[in-house]
Amino acid sequence: MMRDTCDETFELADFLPYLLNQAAEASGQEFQTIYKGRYGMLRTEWRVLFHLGIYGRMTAKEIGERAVIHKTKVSRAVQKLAARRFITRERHAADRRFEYLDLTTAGRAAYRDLHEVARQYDARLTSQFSAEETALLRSMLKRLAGGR
Amino acid sequence: MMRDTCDETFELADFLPYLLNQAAEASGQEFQTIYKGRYGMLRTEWRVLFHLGIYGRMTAKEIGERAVIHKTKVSRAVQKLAARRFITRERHAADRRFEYLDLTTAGRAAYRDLHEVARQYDARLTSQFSAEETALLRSMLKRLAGGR
DNA sequence: AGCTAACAGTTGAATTTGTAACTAACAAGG
DNA sequence: CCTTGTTAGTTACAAATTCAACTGTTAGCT
Repeated sequence: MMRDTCDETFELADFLPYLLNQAAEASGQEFQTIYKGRYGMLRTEWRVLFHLGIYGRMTAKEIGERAVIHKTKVSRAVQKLAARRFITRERHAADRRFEYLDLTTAGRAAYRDLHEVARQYDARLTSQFSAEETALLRSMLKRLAGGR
Repeated sequence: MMRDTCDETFELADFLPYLLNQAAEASGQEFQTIYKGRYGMLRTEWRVLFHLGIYGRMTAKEIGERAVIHKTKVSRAVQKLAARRFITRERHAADRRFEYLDLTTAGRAAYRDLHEVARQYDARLTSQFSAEETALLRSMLKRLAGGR
């Protein structure tokens, strides 16, 4: 029968999923109040906006796959963004199941605004670390996120 | 007028709050299916269970402060855990506003089980990194989480 | 063509969460 | 004692999320 001979120090505050969650919530808080207050957006809406802003025209399915968001969440975010005239929806002529999404001028303006906010916010968050530490952090997080 | 002279490389996939969120969700997924499937628990419920298991008897308010969980979420988690006979609730005699929570035998058993699962899961997650990398990751996450 | 399966996206009902107002208990000043 | 204010915890209602079933469309097989 094995006993806790090792790792007796394991605590909740060291459990990686818990820590990641706390860090994610704390770091997202301030940015959330900005996109929520300025454009009345929810998190998923912001993500869809950024995907279209950065990667350009694509379908809802592609966004869902890239960002790992369930299709119903994407669908509802798209509806709200379209209602606010931030994105256009265009059926693919050859295969009418697909619907291509793209930013309108207003959507692009909102994207640029929030993109700049995000850039500055990210810079501020990482300013407490060295460049090497930050780079390592990002690479580790990417591995944790993409590791399926 | 400033242009994007610097940091043209800023992408969504590098935005720290986004990355943290993706890593948190991905890393929490597997553990979630375990506590959900095995005990029908929600995230807040296992957190409350762990807090009591690790730190011992305390009030709902203390748990909320330590874990940064809103009191209504704690309240509902406590109700469910009490309904499943995982915790006891005892009014403080001197000040009846306070209610002290503690694990029952069944609650302690569930805690020990999930604690062991978490320990192994954490070990598996971090096994892809060196000990130094892992230590640095944890310390950075703590700073991001606690940095208000 | 006609049938079946797969796919993109939507919708509705049940859960879960967030916000605000609430109850019950105590403290402190008059 | 009796306000007034504060605190621990709960509840009600609205908003958001999840899950499953749904529509409309295409592909592939016969």
